[in-house]
Amino acid sequence: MTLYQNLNPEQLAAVTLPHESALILAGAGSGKTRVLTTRIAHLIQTGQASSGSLFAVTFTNKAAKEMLTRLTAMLPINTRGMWVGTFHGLANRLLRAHFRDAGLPQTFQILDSADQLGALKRLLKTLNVDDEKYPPKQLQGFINGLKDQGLRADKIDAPDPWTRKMQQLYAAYDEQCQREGVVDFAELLLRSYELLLNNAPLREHYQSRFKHILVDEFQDTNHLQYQWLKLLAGAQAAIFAVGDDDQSIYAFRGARVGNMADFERDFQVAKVIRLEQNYRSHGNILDAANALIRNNQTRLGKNLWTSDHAGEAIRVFEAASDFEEASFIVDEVKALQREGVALSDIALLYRSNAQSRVLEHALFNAAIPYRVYGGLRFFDRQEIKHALAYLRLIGNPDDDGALLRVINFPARGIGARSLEQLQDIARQSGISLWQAAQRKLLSGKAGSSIAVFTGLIESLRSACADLPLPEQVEHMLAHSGLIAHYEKEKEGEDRLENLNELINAAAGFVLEAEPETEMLSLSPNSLPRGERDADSLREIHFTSELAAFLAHASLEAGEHQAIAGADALQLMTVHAAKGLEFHAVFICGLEEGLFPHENSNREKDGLEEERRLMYVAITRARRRLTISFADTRMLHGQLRYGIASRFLEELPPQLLKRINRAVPVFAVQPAFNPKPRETDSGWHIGQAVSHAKFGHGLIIDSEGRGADARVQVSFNDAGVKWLALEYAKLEPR
DNA sequence: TTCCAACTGTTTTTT
DNA sequence: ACAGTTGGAA
Repeated sequence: MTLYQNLNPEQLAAVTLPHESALILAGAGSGKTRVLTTRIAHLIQTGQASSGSLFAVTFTNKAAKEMLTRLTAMLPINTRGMWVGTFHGLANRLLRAHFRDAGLPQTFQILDSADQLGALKRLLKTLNVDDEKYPPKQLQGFINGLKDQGLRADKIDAPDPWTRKMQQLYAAYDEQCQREGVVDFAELLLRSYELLLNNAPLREHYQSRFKHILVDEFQDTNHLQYQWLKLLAGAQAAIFAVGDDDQSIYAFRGARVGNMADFERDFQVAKVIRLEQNYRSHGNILDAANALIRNNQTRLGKNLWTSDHAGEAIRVFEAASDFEEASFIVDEVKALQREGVALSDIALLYRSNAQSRVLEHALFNAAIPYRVYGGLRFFDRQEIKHALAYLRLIGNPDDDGALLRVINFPARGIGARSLEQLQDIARQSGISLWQAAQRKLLSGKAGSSIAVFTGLIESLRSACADLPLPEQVEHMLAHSGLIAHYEKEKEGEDRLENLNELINAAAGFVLEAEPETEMLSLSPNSLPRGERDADSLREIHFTSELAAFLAHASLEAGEHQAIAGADALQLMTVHAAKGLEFHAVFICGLEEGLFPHENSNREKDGLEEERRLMYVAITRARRRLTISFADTRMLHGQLRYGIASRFLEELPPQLLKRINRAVPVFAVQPAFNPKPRETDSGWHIGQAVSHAKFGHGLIIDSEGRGADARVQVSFNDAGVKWLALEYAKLEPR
């Protein structure tokens, strides 16, 4: 049968396992996703499962999407209504369907990390807590760490006064969120876990429904996610878990590899299936990866092999500086291009984002197109955050975080003083800022600017009630003053474009079919349909569509950046590269302190995680792997001397080839390239000029065009200055 | 309210 | 080095 064609014996065994819980230890490049999707197809095709009894969970939206795409290619099934998604996405779905039972408002909103941090800062302020003694970031880590373990504030041991205070703040934060109708990422999971735990009819309903639970990247699950899965799996359910302990690189955010061993025990896994044949890399690359990872003590044990030949040696380059490292990589990339390798099939991997700058600079000067992954995401942009805050207020005016973001943006004369008054009222009466504003209006003491703001939100709210989603967004943008504000701002064009893109995103967003509407009647305290009049039904529809769109914005923040464009070199951190593969891979910055990172030895088993990270990096390469390190590097504005990473020494020397450049080191150009370059204004970089007041100098940079054009001039005596070409009388010399 | 200078904290990151 | 934030002055 075509479904099973080209599967190796282990893959076939995994795909056709009987109905029992199973653990598949799938090495890098061993066809993990293929096994997972073929297993689903197998279950459906043999009649063991209907699409409604399947529950498949991944970590990233990308992986979930990939699974659905492959599945529809294999089987003619309707994936709508199937429970396939990320942990957070599925938890969100559960909570939306049972918001009453979960104790949430229907329009509850999701806080991303930045929103959460903002909420915590606000909390500390209202409680008058010293944020130097209790840093918001630390509090955030404290709370999320505990939630990831399934622990509420009242369930923790606080042996010392400091921890007791943190515990108090945790409780206060949860109260604040509840009051405002918002949940953070960890709360999505914890809340849905508690929902199932405390609501027996609901739990039993889902337990009897989901007979087949499939989990991708199982090594990345945290304690709570595992508990969640255990709760969801009823007596007749089988969990099909796929993972690779050697690729566990998220311990720092709570991932617990120990879940794999617990799973074997808790679910009486009869035998673990190992997928060890690699279909991706040449032999030398695999041998290097295997040799490296053997240095880790805590492993389940696994050795990748390939029937492919050894291939090229792994290239190792020692650079005098980070600049030289970058220029070496540029040369190598050009050579690969000449060999006919597409730029999109070449990856430049680094340990930390800060390293990309030097590389980008060199690539830019060499005119090599490149794309950096993991930069600022679409939904993280300031203007988008502002727009979303208005939308959130339309859905739920009690959302203090959203209100604070836009109450004076664009500026409408509500300063710190009036805000403080509002916050006082809110604190004293335990109400939201929105309610405080209304109370103040009633008492007749509010400034007119506050009336303008509440009036604006009210009018947006009523205007949007009758509009389809994209027009709600459009209306909000036009009437909130956001568009007008960015039209005035001189560099606001990009922002306006992004705001327009938000309308497109809304137009492209289709409300997911609610397969669980019938479940609403299960909850005893849900409102019977008869009690809702037509108006409130319509209202509920518009708010829930909006709420779903906003949830989508929080949960899939990264998806919008993936615009497939022209052929470009791929730059990303090693973390971001997991799951991807390339013809050629460069791993740079292989220095002690950088990779492994110096902070890693502070954490327990930190070094082993760094080694797994290096293992992930190596196994991304299909054919050519180049590793480089630099003797000196600029770090935090200081020159640092480095030595080669211990990981280099853990690679078998016979697999390595030290290479030297054809170009002598002294020929390497420094960062500044003095070659003349035309600016938009007709002046060019490197041009000698003179100025009536500052004397002679050289143009070293330029920006803007037309009336805004400016050039940066390095004067012999007067130093470096930016000059507006419209005013400064520059003379060519 | 707005602007600029001083200060700070810089591992990885998805949701 | 550098970006983001905060505090004080205008």
